[in-house]
Amino acid sequence: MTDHPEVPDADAARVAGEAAPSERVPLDRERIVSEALGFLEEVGPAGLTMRRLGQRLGVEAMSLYRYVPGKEDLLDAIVEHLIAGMYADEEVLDAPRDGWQDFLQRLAHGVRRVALSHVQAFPLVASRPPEAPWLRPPLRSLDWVETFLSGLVSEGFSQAAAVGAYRAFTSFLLGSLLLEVASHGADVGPLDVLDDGSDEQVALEDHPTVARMKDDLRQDRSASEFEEALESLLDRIALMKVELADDGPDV
Amino acid sequence: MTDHPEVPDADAARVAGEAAPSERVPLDRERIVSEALGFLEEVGPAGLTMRRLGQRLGVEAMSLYRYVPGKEDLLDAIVEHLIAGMYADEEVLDAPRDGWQDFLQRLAHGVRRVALSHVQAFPLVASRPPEAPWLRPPLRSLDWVETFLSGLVSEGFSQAAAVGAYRAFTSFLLGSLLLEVASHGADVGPLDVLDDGSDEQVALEDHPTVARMKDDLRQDRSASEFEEALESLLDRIALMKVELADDGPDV
DNA sequence: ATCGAGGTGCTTACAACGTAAGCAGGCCGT
DNA sequence: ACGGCCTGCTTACGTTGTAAGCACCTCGAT
Repeated sequence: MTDHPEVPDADAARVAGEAAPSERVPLDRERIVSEALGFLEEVGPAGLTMRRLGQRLGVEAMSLYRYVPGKEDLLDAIVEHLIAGMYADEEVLDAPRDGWQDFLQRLAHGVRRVALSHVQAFPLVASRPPEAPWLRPPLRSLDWVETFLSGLVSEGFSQAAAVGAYRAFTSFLLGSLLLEVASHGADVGPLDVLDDGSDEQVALEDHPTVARMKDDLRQDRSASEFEEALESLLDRIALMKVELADDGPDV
Repeated sequence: MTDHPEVPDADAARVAGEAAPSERVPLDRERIVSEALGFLEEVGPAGLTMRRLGQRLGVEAMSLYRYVPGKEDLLDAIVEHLIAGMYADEEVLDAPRDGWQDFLQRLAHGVRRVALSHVQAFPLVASRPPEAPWLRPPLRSLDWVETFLSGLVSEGFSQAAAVGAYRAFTSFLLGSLLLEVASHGADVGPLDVLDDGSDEQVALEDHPTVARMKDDLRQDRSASEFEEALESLLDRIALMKVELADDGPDV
């Protein structure tokens, strides 16, 4: 076994003075999860193994099992951590302030920021089975669903309209962001070298239209595409609000 | 080693008469891929291993490697198989016949049928890295992109409008269908017993709105939801067609 | 000071996985 | 009859997730 060059020698540290407690942090669950998220982002899903994660934390793999029941649960915890991290985003509101459109805009962009800053981890949000079947990724935590629904209700949405909006909103976000994140090279496997744009010579002889439009297809229009689709979605939700009203017309 | 109860005994078959050649099919790539797809559908993604797939085909795991370079490639092949299977769907057209709206409607429903009949495999369509970064799931084969784009162009779409429609269409399909498929219990892991609706007692005390709307949330509105969102998408695409026209107004 | 107790991390071990390498036996044209 | 392919099998290696038990460190109670 090669000697670990940076294993914290507690004795030496103690001798050198008790001023080195920063290395001594005793490995709690929160630290494991957030380190796992960072690691996942570096090495991709296939590169995240319990052994390597342990190594990264200066610890043997089995030690992690003291705080995490298993790898599956770790992945779930990562997803939860990711979505919960959105609470720290101060652009995102807890409740509508300047109308529900603004509320949803901020929420959508908050999720998008999370997705774009965790390109490797975000697909997990979609692929992990949710806590309950009616909790839809990416807004798959009870807290956010509560925020979403009560926010809309407070803006005059009927129950049916709020639920409809939740459904439309989630499927829009999931589709858009998965595709955007995928185009940014998500899932590029373990430690693969990604040969950016090199052997991109797919056979286009039998696909004249694709060949002709390839430049257009290759363009990155993610931002405006997201914006326009979101705008149109909000229009559709506004319609749902009116059509599914249970007490009266729009405000 | 336990005796395999149904391993084809060629000798016995030969003795019994040469009428048993149906068991003797010599394992080509196509058979492997389509059997893998069926197997995946039965046991879920974690249950699909090379060894078990071999067993299922009455063959040792390593024999598969004569026809498939590795497991990753197998998964890619499954995805390709899945999407290619849509060519057999006679509801789906090769080119518009009754207008582009009808064309896209049929295409969308074709993809939806594929997704719903392969609940376990469909998420792979999203998670496998596509052949080129501008090929977007679920329409991620060159053939289908060509069909899509040339179809729209033949209906008077400008290049920009066709590409925009492709983007909007794919992200709509991906989001909707992933969520629908997930709610049908996709990804339920290896051979897990899925305790349908039993311990669905998530803690709702702190989430009054969710609690109040739970019945609504639980309802399966997939079909009409899909329909309405698709309708609204087609409206949006119609707008794109006009706004991004390069030669003149709509027909 | 001593001592048990509990918590933290390490060691060892095992079954299952993907897959590299080479082997055995049937098929063929010669 | 025979030498080469083609197919599938056997064996083997390294890696994974994780069960079981051990060693040590830290404490409050005696």
